[in-house]
Amino acid sequence: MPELPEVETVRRGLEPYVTGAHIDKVTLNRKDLRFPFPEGFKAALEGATIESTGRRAKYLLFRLSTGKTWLSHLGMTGAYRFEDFKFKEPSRYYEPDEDRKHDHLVLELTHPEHGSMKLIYNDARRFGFVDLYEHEADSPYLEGLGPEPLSNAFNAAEMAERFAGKKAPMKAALLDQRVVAGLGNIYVSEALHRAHIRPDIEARTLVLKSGKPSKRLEDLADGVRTVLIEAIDAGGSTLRDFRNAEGNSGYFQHRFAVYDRESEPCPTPGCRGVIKRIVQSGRSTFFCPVCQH
DNA sequence: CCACTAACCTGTAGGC
DNA sequence: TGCCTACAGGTTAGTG
Repeated sequence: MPELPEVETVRRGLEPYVTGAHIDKVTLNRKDLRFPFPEGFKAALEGATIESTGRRAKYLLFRLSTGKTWLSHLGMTGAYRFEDFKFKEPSRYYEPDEDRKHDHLVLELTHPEHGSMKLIYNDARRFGFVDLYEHEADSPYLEGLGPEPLSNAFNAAEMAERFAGKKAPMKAALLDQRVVAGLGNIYVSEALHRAHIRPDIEARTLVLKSGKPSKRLEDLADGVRTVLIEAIDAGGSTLRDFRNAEGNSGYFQHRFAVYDRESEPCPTPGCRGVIKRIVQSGRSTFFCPVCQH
């Protein structure tokens, strides 16, 4: 499910209901997700209040009144949902899932305005995980991440530095979280199509000799930014069963230009190409062999 | 340091 | 209906 736009959609869905909520009780339905729950996780959360939410790359962050930070990664299939929660507007009332066997973490919350509710983490494949820190800066997962693609720290010149000398294909370079933080398999294909760049050329070929960015790298930075912004505006993409915490699905998948569109005509105006699927480092890449070069 | 593969785990879609 | 295979949004450990 979750690349940067989906994680941001989840954060925005949780934010109004968990900010200011007191954590009354935490239940762990197993001892591990991808990794064991950290030592003292339950005890650290119980009795604390969630003061704010955040996101870095694909990591969700919950800052607690105790000063500690709870980090959550959704892996491939992780999802949060609310239960026992009465929305003020009845149309947004969420019917709980019937399949609870992958409910791994349950937080019982009391919110000053919204009352009591449960926040439940469900994750079929258990590639997700949580962690806990005295200070956010202690997180090994956040260390070494590249710039947030929607911040000023991300631009073509900055990418040029990180692409310099890289023989890896563009696809792999953009998936590398140390280069840009938050892109995944879908949005890499989409961003490269927007910039008309083939996914299988070496990353270093877009850097000029002086180390300065080329026009094509400027286009790529634009492609990354615009696709992420549009996807967030659409509430993320829904493949399989992704829902945000309010039970709504995203709509961006209807706007994929190339992802999962093998054999369909290329949507670039005037282009007569047909979308092709190739496999790079074990994962599908979709692109147009005519307008991407 | 770089580049690539296998592995983690479960569910689902498609072929027969 | 059932059985089998391929594949799925991510990251890490291991190899060369």
